[in-house]
Amino acid sequence: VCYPEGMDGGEAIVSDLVTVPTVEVDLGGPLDLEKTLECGQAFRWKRVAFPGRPELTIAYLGVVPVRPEPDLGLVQSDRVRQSRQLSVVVGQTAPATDTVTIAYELDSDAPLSSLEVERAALRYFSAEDDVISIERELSSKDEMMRATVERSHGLRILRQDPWECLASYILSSNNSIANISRTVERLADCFGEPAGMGRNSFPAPEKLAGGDLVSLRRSGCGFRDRYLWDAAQRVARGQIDLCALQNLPTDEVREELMRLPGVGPKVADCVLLFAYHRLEVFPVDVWVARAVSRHYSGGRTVTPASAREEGRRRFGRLAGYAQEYLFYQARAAKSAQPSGPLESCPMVSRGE
DNA sequence: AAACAGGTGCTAA
DNA sequence: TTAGCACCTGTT
Repeated sequence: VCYPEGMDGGEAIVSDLVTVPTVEVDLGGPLDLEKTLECGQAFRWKRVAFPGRPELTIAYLGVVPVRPEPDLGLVQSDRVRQSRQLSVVVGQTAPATDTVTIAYELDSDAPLSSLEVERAALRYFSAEDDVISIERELSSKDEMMRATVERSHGLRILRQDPWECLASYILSSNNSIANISRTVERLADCFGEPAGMGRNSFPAPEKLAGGDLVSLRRSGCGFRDRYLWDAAQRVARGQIDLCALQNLPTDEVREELMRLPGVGPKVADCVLLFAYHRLEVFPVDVWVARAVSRHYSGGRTVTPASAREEGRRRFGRLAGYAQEYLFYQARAAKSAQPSGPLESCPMVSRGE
């Protein structure tokens, strides 16, 4: 039985982990689950605790895409393109190990082999990225980056589902990570399909397109409701083919994405980085803009456009990793401020 | 309770 | 091209 981290005696999420299958996956390089899943690139991971399970000392519950076996010959048009979504618990014994343990629930309707789950994990966690080399190369750029990389050891850029990533980042504009997570979760509860372990898949574009603006607004989309609805509509109608974008050059993918409502330079670059794995892009939000201003522009405030140029110029094909390290460090520094969240320190209010 | 955080779309310089 | 503003939800 597992509990949400920090909630004593909270409601059990996974009632009986003993009976679910597990597979150990070797990524061939370090993965720090906490940094990777809580840095803000993905929105659906929840920390969970399994007392007495050393292989799950650090564990997260989330929903990952599982692609169908390529060699099964299923040519049913849409089936092939659409990946399934599966709830999993991913755990490790200590930060930044090379291997993780994946626990998943068997679905009798559509059983999965442990090999398929392993392949999904290798893909989702970008096992092909040689993070040791990436960290070494970026460390050599300058002293500030060296220290930043050191703090970010084991942070990996994920390979997320393009539609979920696009939709999530449309919601991210002028919004906080906590809000985005809440909204994504409500959308899944409202429009998604059961994915095991009590959680739902991120809703297919057809599902969101078939919904109404009022339910999107109620889910917490805010003024972005019409952006999301419109984007879902265009994806569902095939006016933009997110699978086909996989094979286009980065600039063209960016151009296509930015035709969608609610998708500007930042959101397009995030989708390029976190779904299409274009490691040469450098998404610029306020945090990264501040970091570039402070460290690479002599303290002078830079525009997002020039910060983006500077990032790509300095870090080239690894700009995406450099950006994540800078972002992770900036936010870690922020939450360490005295005004940051101090949950163990109850607020004392006057006049009660 | 009012101030603030956070990208994009739109309009006006 | 770019500066300035509105947009919604939640936290401090």
